[in-house]
Amino acid sequence: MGRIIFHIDCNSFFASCEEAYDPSLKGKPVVVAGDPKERRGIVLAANYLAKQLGIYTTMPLWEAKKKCPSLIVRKPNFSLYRAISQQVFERLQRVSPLLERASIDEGYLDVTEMASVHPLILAEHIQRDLLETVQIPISIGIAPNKFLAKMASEMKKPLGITVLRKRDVPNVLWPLTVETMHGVGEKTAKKLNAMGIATIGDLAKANEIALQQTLGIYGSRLKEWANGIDHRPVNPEEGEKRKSIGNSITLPYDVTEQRVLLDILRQLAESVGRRMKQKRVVSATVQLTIRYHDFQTITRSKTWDNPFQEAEEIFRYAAYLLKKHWNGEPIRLLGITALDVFDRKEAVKQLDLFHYEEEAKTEALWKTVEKLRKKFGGTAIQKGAALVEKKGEQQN
DNA sequence: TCTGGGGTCCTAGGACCC
DNA sequence: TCTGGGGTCCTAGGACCC
Repeated sequence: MGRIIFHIDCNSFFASCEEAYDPSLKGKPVVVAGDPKERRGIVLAANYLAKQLGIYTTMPLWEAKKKCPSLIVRKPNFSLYRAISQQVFERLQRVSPLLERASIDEGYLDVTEMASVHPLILAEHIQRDLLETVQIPISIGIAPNKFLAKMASEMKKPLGITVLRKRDVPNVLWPLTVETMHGVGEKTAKKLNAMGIATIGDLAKANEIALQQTLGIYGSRLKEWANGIDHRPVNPEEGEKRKSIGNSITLPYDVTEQRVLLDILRQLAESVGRRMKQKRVVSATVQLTIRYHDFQTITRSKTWDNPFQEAEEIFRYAAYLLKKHWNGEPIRLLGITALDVFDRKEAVKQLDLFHYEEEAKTEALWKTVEKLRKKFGGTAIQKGAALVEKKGEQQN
């Protein structure tokens, strides 16, 4: 039996949050953007009135203001967005626990088992509920899999509900250009165009070997999606587990003084450490990101033997990477990321296991020595005993 | 007056081990 | 005296998404 998947997309989420928090903004063009003086002046989110004036995400703020001098600009307030996001997902969870969080403002809901309610009625109910209780407008895509649900939710905004069946794919999806397809960005679109693939329909019928040669395994996946096929399950745990935790900052000016850079690193390390503690995770790998004045960006990482969580350790490791890899040129952005984070409890278990294994090795070594003695006696035993003792010292 | 900050997934080469 | 093939880990970078 086919599945019924909802993709839920909060419309212009950051801007909607600002409107929910300050209703006097309603009916006016609003954007959320960083401070141009600090070189963070790009549009992070625009409400629909601003979008109608041609303003879009990532547009430099000065350009947006040129298009609309009366534009209302709010600085980003991430703790507000996180709090509202939390409320949104709590309400969705009441509908069904088969909810996977895909980002701060979108998620997938598997409602296959809720056969007693018509999907459209259910979608309308969810949409109304979120608008009334948290003042957040959403669009919903309804489809037999994640990819199609995602494409569907994009089709009507704001406050849209769109059903996309498998049999609609040739009529609805195939005429669209590959640029509009989820998973195809600028680079991939260029490569596809160069192969003579302009629309999603072209992609659906394209030669798979040729696709694989240009895009690797991703080529096959895109072709499947273009044909409306996607077997990925809605997995609630997938959305909850963090794989990395990082912080980065574009500096107000390009920096060359090592002392200043180390100050920044310390602050970043404190923030990363704080968030790791909140999530009760540890990590053994630190990654340093350096963006130079000319926008060239490098990442350098190193894995240490023992998992860490303390800001002081994170700072030390990041500083080590900076001193080792910085070429001395002016730096525009610095970032620290803890990679491959895992549960603190697991770390304890792993340590135990480590000792256990070491003991087992020592044990095995003794047994070998015993055998050797039975076989040869004398010197072999002394050598073996020395080995075991050395091992013991290493452990202590 | 160019170009944020948070992520995920995939690839590819080299080291190392069996 | 010659030297396979597979698996895993580490590191760096690219592409994509919101």
